[in-house]
Amino acid sequence: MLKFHNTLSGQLEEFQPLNNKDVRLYICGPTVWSYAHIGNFRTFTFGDVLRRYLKYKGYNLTHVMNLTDVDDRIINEAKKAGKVIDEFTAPFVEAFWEDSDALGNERPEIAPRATEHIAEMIQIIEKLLENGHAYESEGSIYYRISAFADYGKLSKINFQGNISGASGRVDTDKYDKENANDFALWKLVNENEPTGWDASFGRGRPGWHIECSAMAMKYLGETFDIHAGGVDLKFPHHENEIAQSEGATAKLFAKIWLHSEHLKVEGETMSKSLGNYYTFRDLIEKGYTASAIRYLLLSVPYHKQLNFTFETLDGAENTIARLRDFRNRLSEANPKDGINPDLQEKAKNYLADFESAMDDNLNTSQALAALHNLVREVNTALAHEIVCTEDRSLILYIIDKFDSVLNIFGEVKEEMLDAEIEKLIEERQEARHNRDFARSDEIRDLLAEKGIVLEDTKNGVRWKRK
RNA sequence: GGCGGCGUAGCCAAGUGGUAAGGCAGAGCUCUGCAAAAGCUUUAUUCAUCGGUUCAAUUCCGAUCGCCGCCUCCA
Repeated sequence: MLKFHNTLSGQLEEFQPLNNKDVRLYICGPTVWSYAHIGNFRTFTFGDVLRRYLKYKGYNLTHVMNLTDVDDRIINEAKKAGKVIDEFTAPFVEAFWEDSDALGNERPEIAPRATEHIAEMIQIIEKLLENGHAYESEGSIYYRISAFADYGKLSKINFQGNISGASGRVDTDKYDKENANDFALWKLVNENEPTGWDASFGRGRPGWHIECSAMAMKYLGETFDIHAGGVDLKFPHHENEIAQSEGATAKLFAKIWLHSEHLKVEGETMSKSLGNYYTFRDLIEKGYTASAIRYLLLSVPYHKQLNFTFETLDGAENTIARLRDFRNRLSEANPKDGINPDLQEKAKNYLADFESAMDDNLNTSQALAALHNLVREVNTALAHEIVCTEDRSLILYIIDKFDSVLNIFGEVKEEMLDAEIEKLIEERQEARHNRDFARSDEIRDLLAEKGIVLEDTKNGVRWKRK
């Protein structure tokens, strides 16, 4: 039974979709002003595992992830670069999908862009103006939080107690707002500024939060099942989305809110000034593989902070290699016909362990432990030659089940060796047969230089690429 | 100032009121011509510190120390 920790209720809740087997999911996507970093990808990879596990559980999924392609930063950076915003964001949009694909994240069903949904945003703002949840001030439109009694229900922030203490960082009088906590729905833009849209309430550009309300409700309806994102979005972004959406519709916006915790690097906050800020591309350039990065991102449950260290990433590379090697060896094994009921039962139990771990608010740490336990069990069985054909089929099937969610094994590739290398391997077998170990080792070293690693087993020689 | 989280072996970490998952690294052994791979064994009498509750606490409560996050840029 699948359970989620719902930020809205603060409780672990049994998951029950609004419409029997259909699940509608919204995840806040990237702001495409730069290359996404590994912290961003922790959240998106969590989102991917969430979507994959929902499918695993048999739900029909509609997953929406927006791309924020207009905000102050994008406008400023585009201006500096002498480009219109679409030109400026295009390469980052492309890079985002490249990186996301490389990390093994499935693409959402719908990936709407903010700039293509301005009309929907304007409609919501009009509604909010009509029903008194919004007001105009100096040409901009603000949300009136005093008109929304539930404001703060997600983040549970007590606005009485804390604003004064944090006042140094809270900009209260930059705009003429009724209340310091009121936020912009629509920002006035002068005629001479390139990035702006006309609305019944004046030319401007959208505030940050309205895009998610508009796109989520357009594609998922006024009320939908799950809304997820990084913890830092809980306040103000998600709180404001709720205020806008529920203020406009008077209906529950999202039933369940999930927040992924931040990633730290070597125990510290990732920041450019500390020099520990890494994009996905940075790590690939350093020679790390996408699967190891994904493994590391999944090694800690999403709702706990993850300490990203290079020592652990090196370890993840070894782990991934061992897992893949395991699957290959199992596939290549030459088992006896038949069935080993004991092994079958154990394998099924590990699958059950995996599922109950994932059911428990997506505990990927425990899910991975179930996978490793299965691998150890089967390795032992393989060594004792008690794996039969039917067991192998079952185990490979279970591995596929695990991997339909984790996606760390990668494609099964039928690799070919070129004739020259085949010949060398044959020659080495010949030399070994003749106990010419000097020649045999020489060939092994030669192949190692070419990136081919040999393993002599009872059933002959196997090779793999390093 | 308000609020939340965390501190478990060399490293990354799960977890629970009844006596510590898993991964990586290390060590020994088995297998091997030697390797590699794999397997087996081994690595926390102990879960930041100090008190309290309890038959029993790493798990609950309190205090202390340290770290991280949010309080309108932020995955």
